[in-house]
Amino acid sequence: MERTVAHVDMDAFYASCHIRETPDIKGLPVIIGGDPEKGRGVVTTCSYEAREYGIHSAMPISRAFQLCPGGVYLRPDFQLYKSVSENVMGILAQFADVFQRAGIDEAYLDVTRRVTQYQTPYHFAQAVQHSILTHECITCSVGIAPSKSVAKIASDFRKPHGVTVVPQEDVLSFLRPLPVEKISGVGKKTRQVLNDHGITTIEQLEKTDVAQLERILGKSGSWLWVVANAKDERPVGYRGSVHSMGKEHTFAKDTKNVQDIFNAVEWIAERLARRLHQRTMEFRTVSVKVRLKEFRTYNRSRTLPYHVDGKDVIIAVSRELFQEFRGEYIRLLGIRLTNLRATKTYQETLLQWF
DNA sequence: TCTGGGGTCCTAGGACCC
DNA sequence: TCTGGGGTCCTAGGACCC
Repeated sequence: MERTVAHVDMDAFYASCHIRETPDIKGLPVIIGGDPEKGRGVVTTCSYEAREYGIHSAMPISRAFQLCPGGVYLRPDFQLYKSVSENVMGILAQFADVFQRAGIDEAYLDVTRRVTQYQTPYHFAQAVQHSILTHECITCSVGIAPSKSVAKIASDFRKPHGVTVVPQEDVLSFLRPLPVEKISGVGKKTRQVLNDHGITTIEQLEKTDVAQLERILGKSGSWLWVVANAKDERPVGYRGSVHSMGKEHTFAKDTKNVQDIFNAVEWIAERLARRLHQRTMEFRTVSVKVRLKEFRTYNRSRTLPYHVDGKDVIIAVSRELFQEFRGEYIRLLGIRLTNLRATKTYQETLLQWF
């Protein structure tokens, strides 16, 4: 059964949210991230004007500042992004037969039936863009294709504010010339491994033996073959519940001060316990993350015999796990809770009895 | 250049059980 | 003394995405 899937991706979402709130910075290079004066941060997002200076996400903020000292540097405001995102998702959901949020600023829409109400898929995409722009003052790019993976590549094809429609009969010719890293899931390392085997384009991926790809990249190798051969049939749908929650903190200056470290542990544990409580969840595993002076990173974890919640357990277990790193200069410290499950309420427990 | 913070998923080895 | 095969759980690390 042939499907029509749309992938909708907001353009420079965080930057667009700020520009919408403060219209006089429109047209300027806007950079969201850490404080450039204090260093130790990276660029989270930047406007397209900032990209012309060579600035991009994940670049150290200090480097961005060198490239564009006159830019507008702003701290992230997640409350703002969350509220704009909720509005945007609400609008998008109305355009879909089946809707799947895929992050704060993107979504997949199965529009197989819905799209037939429009003259062409292109008109449908324009209607989506128009609705988001008029209601939320944010531009987005849309990709339309027979599968999620191709729709995602397509939405990125003409950014910003672009529409790319890839009909079934054009999928292979659309994919073939593209470099492998256009596939979501292929980052620096995977690209290098593929390149080392002489594979640089999706066409080469398509024509390589699956077993060969599986040998060099494991499960993800065979997945890449599936994408390259246009055989991705994953349905658009809801994702499962949360599997982990964590919080980490990078110190302004590396520290080995026990008090500083314990304060940070307590602060993080408090916030995690609160989030856990808000979602009425409990955990069984505590993992601690430590990054030392030279960026060497370690994880230590402990699984408890049963599910628990509350900040005191988080603190007690974390402190023990951190013991190993006593006396080291610590750059970053984090705690993550996994093995989560919804807390059984008293009511439910009672019901089980009857 | 000097590297944030929120996540997901996969791999591999070891312990343990049958 | 030399010793299988399968399954599950836990731990640590790493790649990747937004």
